Amino acid sequence: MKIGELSQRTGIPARMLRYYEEQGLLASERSANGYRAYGEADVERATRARGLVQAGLSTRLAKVVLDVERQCAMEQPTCSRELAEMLATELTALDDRLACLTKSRDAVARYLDLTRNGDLVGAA
Amino acid sequence: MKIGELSQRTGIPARMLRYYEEQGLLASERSANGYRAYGEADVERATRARGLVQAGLSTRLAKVVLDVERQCAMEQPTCSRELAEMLATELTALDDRLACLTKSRDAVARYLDLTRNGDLVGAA
DNA sequence: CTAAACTTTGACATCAATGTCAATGTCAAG
DNA sequence: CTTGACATTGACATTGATGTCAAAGTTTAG
Repeated sequence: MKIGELSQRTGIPARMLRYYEEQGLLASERSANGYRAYGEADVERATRARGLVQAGLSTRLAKVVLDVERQCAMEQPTCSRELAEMLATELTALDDRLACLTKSRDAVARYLDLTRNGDLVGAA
Repeated sequence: MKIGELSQRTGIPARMLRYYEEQGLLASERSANGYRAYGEADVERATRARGLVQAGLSTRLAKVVLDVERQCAMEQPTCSRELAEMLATELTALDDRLACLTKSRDAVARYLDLTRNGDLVGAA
């Protein structure tokens, strides 16, 4: 599919898809005319890239994480001591983020629950 | 305590503490000399503000969330339909973030596990 | 009292993510 | 073939979070 379709299907502006590609978060084939060509899997991949960035990771770090995910699913991971240390550090940062977000999430959920907007049902 | 101490204890630059205050995420008393005066509870509050911002929330949204948390712990929540709808929307956004981060977190953890850096133990 | 360390405000700089626009090329429909 | 929708690249603008610096007052150690 071309970039416009991927954009629509993911809700990510085409501008950002190009940017993520520039930053190495997302790859694309090129058709003969020079247009970017994406596959189905890229919908997921783009969405995850977006998600990580929106979760506060820099594109630089998001790239590392996505690469780790890919490699982890594929082969026996190999990595330098430095990378491992960096990942260990980031892992605790991720855990902090998760703890923080979870707490807020629960608070918001409880709030909405207490505030009893039973009439608000369809609002997701 | 004064801003310097709060800064040291939270690891948040004083600059940011002032900024968070300006954005309404953090309050402070003022001593007679005009210096900001914080209490013990502000260590936690500042840390949470920081956490939310680092988790990708805008200061604007972080403020709302922190206020919700505070109110939720205190009183019977009251809120406008609009706020409730906004919160419901943000709740699903938070859930998305959590899902995304969790997935990455697990992948990184698995990677580190597989990569077997047993010698890396103290690295948190 | 003086010097060093801290605080305040305010201005200005930076960086990353994102928006917007322009000039140009491609493609599909009429 | 022409028009309109879409793509490409590249430049420029904006915004939010953050760093940095300066001028001035405060506090504390000596």
